[in-house]
Amino acid sequence: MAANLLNARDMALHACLCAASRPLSAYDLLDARRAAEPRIAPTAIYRSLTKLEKAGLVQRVATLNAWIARPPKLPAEPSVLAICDSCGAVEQVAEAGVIQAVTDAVTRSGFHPNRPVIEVHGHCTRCESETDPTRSAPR
Amino acid sequence: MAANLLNARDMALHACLCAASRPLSAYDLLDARRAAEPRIAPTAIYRSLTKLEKAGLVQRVATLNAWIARPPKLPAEPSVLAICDSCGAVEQVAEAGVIQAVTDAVTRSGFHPNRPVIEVHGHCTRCESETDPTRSAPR
DNA sequence: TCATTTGATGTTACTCTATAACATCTTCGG
DNA sequence: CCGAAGATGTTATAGAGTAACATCAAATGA
Repeated sequence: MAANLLNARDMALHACLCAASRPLSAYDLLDARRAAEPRIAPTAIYRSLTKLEKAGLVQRVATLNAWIARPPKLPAEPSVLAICDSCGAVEQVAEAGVIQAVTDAVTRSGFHPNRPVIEVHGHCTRCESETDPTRSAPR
Repeated sequence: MAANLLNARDMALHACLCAASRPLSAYDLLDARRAAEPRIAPTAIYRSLTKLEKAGLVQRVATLNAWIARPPKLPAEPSVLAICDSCGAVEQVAEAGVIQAVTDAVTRSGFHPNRPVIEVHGHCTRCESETDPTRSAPR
């Protein structure tokens, strides 16, 4: 049945995200792919991203409406994202203990957790040392 | 200078959010206010929400693109949100220790945290016991 | 072989979220 | 009164995501 295997386009989008130093929006990816596929539409991008997400190769950044590639080292599990509001870089922090602490906390109040989203905005080491107050923090 | 005091419209939006059992989008609020202010525009809603957010009276739910009122008891600090993907209800869990654990984790990797966003999707006690698998989890 | 089914992909159009840009009004200090 | 500065109104548009339906391609079975 051909199954849900990744095709050339999926891999191309993943490569774009891997090459980027910052999260890319679905429309950034759309623009990037137009060179090779002039008629590609948003729907196709989102379908690829959904596939890649299920495969654990990409992760959505909820607070940026954007997408990042996941380091192949990390397991296909949620990770804590540290998002620099100056340079836009996102670091994926593998802190299983912290994620466990979060799900434990909501479980304690009777909730049944399923999908934790943990994103911390701030400044990365380099930007913090530069202390550039001209940029403002996005949503 | 009139300052950044809350006006009648701000309070009306806050009241809408307090009365709602689920997060409301900016456009839900727009529709709700149109009865009283037929010509109100999205810009005005977002300006009010920004003011209310600064005042600690409302909080944005990043994974839902929606807004909730903050319980007056909680300090004007970030809270952990437990979001039920069945009924849509959002519980604000006051777990300062967990938030501290998250910021500590990213600090350990050299990051300078500023604004943590912690949202856990899953099912509330009631919906979990009903176990309704017909609904699917939104983004 | 050919029809049928089924899932993937293409295509169009749209909804929803959010903000830019500029006009107008208001308030206050002089 | 006059002008500056902030708040608010208004218009238009950008950006994110999806619904609905057409089309295609591979597998299956008569």
